[in-house]
Amino acid sequence: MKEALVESYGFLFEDELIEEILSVGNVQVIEQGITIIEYGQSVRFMPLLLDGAIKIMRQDSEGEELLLYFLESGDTCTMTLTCCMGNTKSEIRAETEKDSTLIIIPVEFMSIWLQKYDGWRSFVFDSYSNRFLELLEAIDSLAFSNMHDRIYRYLKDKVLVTKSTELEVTHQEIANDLHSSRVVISRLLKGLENEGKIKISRNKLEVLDF
DNA sequence: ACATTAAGTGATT
DNA sequence: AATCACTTAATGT
Repeated sequence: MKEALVESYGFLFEDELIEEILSVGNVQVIEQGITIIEYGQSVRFMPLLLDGAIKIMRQDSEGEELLLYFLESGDTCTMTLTCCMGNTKSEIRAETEKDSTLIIIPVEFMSIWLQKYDGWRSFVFDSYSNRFLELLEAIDSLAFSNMHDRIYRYLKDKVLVTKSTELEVTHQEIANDLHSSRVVISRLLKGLENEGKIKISRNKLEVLDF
């Protein structure tokens, strides 16, 4: 397990920090499709993603959801950082996008390590700025792109995150993530297929032009 | 063979 | 781009 931690975080974290994470952290393997953090939940732990991917969703007042971005190995959920520090409730939902390995850290170490390790401090700041950038991208995509481009971006993102060009998704699920309707997605996917960018089959689709 | 669920289509706003 | 109403196709029992 240490190798995975070093591979994902070693470039930032001091050796002592790695050791400390290993001694206080709790490694968990979580299968795909599990909600790790729910709206309104106060988060008492901090997950470091070792392997897999997590999708971060936002929900409006009517319960409609929208995908904000994906987390990959080496990432942590920034919401937990704000939650843990300020003791506020989660504004987002986090769900495993594929089978994932997490290392769970009790919150109290968050602030202790901030003072103790430069690597941890850099990590926290980098996380904030990276997540902020991803949020901007999500806004750009929403505000300035048509659905056609959004879908294509979404699919390419998913390929990166799952490390496979074969995506097991239904049109309905895509519609949910992009906050659109199944019919619209089906039509636009058809368009992408005609452009030769993807190949569609039932419950599955392959991204060709990547 | 039948029911269920995913995906395709035309028309309308 | 969304919604409706309907069809067609694939899959499980």
